[in-house]
Amino acid sequence: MSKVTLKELARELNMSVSTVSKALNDSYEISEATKQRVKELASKYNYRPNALAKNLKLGRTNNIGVIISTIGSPFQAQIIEALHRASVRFDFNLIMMQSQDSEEIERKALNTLINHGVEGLLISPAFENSNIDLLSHLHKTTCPIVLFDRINYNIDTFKVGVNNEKSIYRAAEELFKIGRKKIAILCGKNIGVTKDRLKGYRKALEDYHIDFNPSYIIYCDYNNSLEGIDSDMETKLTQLLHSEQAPDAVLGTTDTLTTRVLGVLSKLNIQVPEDLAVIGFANTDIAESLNPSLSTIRQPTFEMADIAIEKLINLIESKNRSQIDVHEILLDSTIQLRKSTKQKLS
Amino acid sequence: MSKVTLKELARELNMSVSTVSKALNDSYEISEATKQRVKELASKYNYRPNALAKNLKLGRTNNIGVIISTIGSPFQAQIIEALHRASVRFDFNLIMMQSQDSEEIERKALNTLINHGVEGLLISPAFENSNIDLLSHLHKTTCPIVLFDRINYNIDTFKVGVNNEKSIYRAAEELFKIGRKKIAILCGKNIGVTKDRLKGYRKALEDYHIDFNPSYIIYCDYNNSLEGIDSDMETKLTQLLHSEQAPDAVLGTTDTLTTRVLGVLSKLNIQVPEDLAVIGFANTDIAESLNPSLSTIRQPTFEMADIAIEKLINLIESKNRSQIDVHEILLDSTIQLRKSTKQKLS
DNA sequence: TTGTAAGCGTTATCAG
DNA sequence: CTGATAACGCTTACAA
Repeated sequence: MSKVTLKELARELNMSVSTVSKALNDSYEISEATKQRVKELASKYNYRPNALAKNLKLGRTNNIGVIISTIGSPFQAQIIEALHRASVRFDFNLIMMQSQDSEEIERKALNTLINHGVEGLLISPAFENSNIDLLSHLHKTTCPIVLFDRINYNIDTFKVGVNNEKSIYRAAEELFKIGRKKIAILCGKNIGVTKDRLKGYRKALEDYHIDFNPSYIIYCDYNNSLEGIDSDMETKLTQLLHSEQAPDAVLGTTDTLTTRVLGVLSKLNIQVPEDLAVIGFANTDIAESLNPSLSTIRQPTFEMADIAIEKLINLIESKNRSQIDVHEILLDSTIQLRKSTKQKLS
Repeated sequence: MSKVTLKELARELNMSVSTVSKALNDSYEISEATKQRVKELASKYNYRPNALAKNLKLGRTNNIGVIISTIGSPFQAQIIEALHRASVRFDFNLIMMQSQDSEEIERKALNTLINHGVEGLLISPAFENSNIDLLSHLHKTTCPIVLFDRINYNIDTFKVGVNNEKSIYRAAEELFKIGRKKIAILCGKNIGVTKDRLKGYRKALEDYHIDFNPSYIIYCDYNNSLEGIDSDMETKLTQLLHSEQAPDAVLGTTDTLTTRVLGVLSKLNIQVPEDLAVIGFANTDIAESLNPSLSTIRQPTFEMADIAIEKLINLIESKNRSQIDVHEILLDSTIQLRKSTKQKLS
C-alpha cells in the first residue's frame, strides 16, 4: 500500500488538504506556482493517490469483471489476452474469474465480482442459462452485462459470438468441393455450441441434397481426461470406419476434438487426407505444424473481445441504458485450408 | 455498484448503523434476536458490503498483482490459470497485466498495479533486469514482490522457476540413450532462458565426453511472425542437414520452437525419429496428437504458481519481512517420452 | 487563489 | 446488548 497521503503533503507544505488535492488534479482554481510546489513534493515523496478512497468518494471503481470457464485453454486464453488489451486501452481494470464450467463456482464468482464493485460484467456462461435468474437480476439492478463466446442464453443484452451455424456450413462446403460427402461430425456431449454447429451441418447436407446419416454424429464425452476423449474417439471411429458406411471426412466441432482426432487417426493408420479429410474448429497456431497440417475454422478472438468490451463500456457510460439497442452480434470465422483437406489426386 | 447501505438498513430497522454492522459481522456483542432481524432484512434487500469502504477502513485491499508477458501463449495461460485458482483459495483477488515483453509497458503496468493498492506483486519480468530499479524500490518500500518463471534477475526475494539447466541436461541424456550424439539445439535469439538451457546442453556433452560442435547451435529470430520463425528454421536446418556434420537429433529450448520444428521437418521430408529425433520444452497437450507424437520437457506450471502465490502471501502476512529467508526455488520439469525420440530399430 | 467542512460506506472504540 | 462518534483518504461545494 502507498504510504504518503494528501494530509502529510499538506502539513509539510503548510497548505490545506483541499489545495493540495486540487493542485494535483490541475484545478483551474490553483495558481501555477502552488501547483509547481505541490507536484514537486508529491513526486519527491512518490505520492500515489489511494484508489480506494478516491473511488469511494467518486462512486466509481473502474473495474469490469470477466467470467470465463478456464483460462488455460488456448482459445479462451486468446480471448482473455484481447479483452485485457482492450480494457487497458479504455482505462478499465479487468478482474478475471473462472467458472470451471460449474454453475456453483460461477455463482460465487459473480458474487465476488459484484462485491468488488465492478461497473460491468463480461461473461461466457458455464452453460446455457446457468445462473440465469441471478444474471438477469444483476443486469437489471446492479451493473450491465455483456455475453461473449457462449451466447446461447436467454437474456436481453449484447451478445457477441461467432456464427457457428454458418461456420460449419462453410467448412462442410469445403469438403463437398473436394468430393467428400460422407462426413462424420465430432461433437462434444453437453457442450453448448454443439446444437448450432450441428444445425449448420444438417443445413449444408440439405442444401446440397446429401442424405443425412445419423450414425455420422459422434458424441464424445468431455468429462473424462484427454486420454479418455482420445480412446472414446478411437472406439467410435474404428467402429464407423469398419462399417458399410465408412465416412470420407471428419468435421470437428470443438478445438479439442479437432486437434486430437489427428493423433487418433494416425494411431489407427488412417491416411489423412487420402482416406479421411479433416477440418474443424481450432484456434491454435500449431495447426500449421501438424502432420499433415490441419485445415481449421478459426474464430476471431480479438475482434470478439474488442466488440464485447466496447459494447459493455457503452452500457456503463450511458445515462439512459434503455435507449441503447442491445442485440446479438455474430462474427464470421475464417476457414484456413491446409493439407488435411487437400484434394485427392485422381 | 451495490445500492443498499448499512445506513438504510439501520433506518428501516430503527437501529444504529454500528449495531447493524456488528450484527452482520456476527459480533459477540449482539443478541441472536437482532442478528436474525438484521440478516433477514439484509438478504431481503440483497445487501452487499461496499468493498471499497471496507478496505479503506481496514487498510487492506486483498489485491495482488500479476505481470506476465502475454496471456495468450498456452504456457503462460496455464500459469495464469493456476495462479488464479490459488489466489481464490487464499481469498485474494488477482489483477493481471501483460508486459508484452516491453520494459515501457511493464513500467506502466507496475504503476497501475501500485495505484490500485496491490498488497503484493508477482512478476515474470519482460527480460533480465527490466525495470530493476523500480522493482527493487517497490519491493523495499511498497509491497513484497515474488518472481516466477523468468527468474534470471538480480533482486533479493523469492524466485520460483524451473531448473532449466537440469531439464535440458536430462533431455540430452535421453537422446544419448537412444544413441544420438550429434544434437542440434534450437535457441531463441534474445530469449532469457536460452543461457541456462544452453549451459545444460554444454554440461551434458562434457559429462558424456562428446565434442561440442558450435554449428549445432541454431539461433532463431523471434521478432518476426510465426511463419518467419518457420522459414528461419527451415533455412538453417536445411543447410546443416546437407553439411558433413548432419545432426541426428534436435533439442528445442522453447515451446514455440519445439512444436513448430516438427512442421518444418515434415516439409523437408525428414523422417522423425529415424533421421532426426526431436525433444524439447513444450507444455501443450497437443504433443500427444502430433505425428509423430512429440517427446517433451514439461514444466510444472501449477506447482510453480501455487508456490509463488504461497510465498508471496507469506511475505504479505508477515510482520517482520526481514526475518523471512527468501531464496530461489527451482522446480524439476518432467520428461515425457513419445515417438519423436523412439529408439532406432537395428 | 486558498481553506473549511461535509461526506462516500465501513469498522472500531468507548460509553451507556 | 446497543448506540454515538471518529476515522480511513479523498473530492467538492461553499466560504473566505
